[in-house]
Amino acid sequence: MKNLDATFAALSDETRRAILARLMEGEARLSDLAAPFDMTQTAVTKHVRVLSDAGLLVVEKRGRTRHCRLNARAMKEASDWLSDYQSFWTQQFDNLAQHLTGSRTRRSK
Amino acid sequence: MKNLDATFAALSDETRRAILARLMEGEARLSDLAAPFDMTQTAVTKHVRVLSDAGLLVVEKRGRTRHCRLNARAMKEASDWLSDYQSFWTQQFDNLAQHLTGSRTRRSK
DNA sequence: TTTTTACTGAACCATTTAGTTGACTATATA
DNA sequence: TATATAGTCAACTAAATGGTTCAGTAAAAA
Repeated sequence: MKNLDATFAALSDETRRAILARLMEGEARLSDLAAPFDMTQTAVTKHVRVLSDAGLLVVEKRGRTRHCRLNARAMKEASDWLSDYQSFWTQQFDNLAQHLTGSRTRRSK
Repeated sequence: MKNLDATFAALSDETRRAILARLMEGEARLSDLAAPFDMTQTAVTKHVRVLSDAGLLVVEKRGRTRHCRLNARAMKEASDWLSDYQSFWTQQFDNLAQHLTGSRTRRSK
C-alpha cells in the first residue's frame, strides 16, 4: 500500500502529531494551528499540506480563512496495519510476564 | 515522544514494512531478508538498521551471520498512540453510516 | 478606499534518506 | 591452507524534507 507510506511518514513528525492532537478538540484555522509553534506560518502550512496529502485531515476554504479538521480514514488504515501485529506483541508480553513471574520456569537455557 | 518519530518514520517505507511482515513468520538472517528485494544487501542492511534503531526488531550476532526477529514494544507504542484517535474515527464512521442509511435525517445541513 | 488579515507560491538552504560501489573483516568450509 | 560466505564500512550521488524569506493575492475591517 503506497498510501501507508504517506500516512506513516506524516505521523513521524512531532509537530504534525501535535497538529492532529489539537484537531481532536475540534476544527481550527491554519493561523490557530500555527500559533503554538516556534516557526513561521508557512512552515506550519507545509506540515498541514503533508497531513492533507496523507488524508489525515481535510482543509476547507471559507472566506479568507482555511479550516482544518481530522479525517479518520487514513489513521484507521495505519492502525489496521499495525493491528496485524497485535497478536504478536500480546504473546511477546505474555511470555515476558510468565518469565518474570516464574509461572513457567521450565525454559531451555 | 521522540521515539515515535523514529518508529513512524521506520514504518513509512514499504521495504521495511515487508521486512517486518517477513519476520512475523519467524527469525531470519540478513541475507534471507535481502533475497526477495531488487537492491543490494547493503541497502537492506541499512533498512534493518533503521528498524533496529526504532526498536522494531532485534539483531543477534551468531557466528558470521546476523539473525533478526521482531521486537513488539515499539510497534505497540505506535499502536497505542493511534488508539487515542480510535474513538474519533469510530464516531466519524458511525456518522457516515447514519447519513447513508438516513437513520437520522434531522441534520443541520 | 485604504489597511490589515489570512494565506499562497517561488526560491533558496542545510540535512536526511535511499540507494550505489568497492574494499575490507571475520567465519565456515573444502 | 585456500576459498567462499556473510556481513561491515566509507565514500559518493540524487532526491526528499523541514525550514527560511520575500513578494503577492484575496477577503474583511476601518
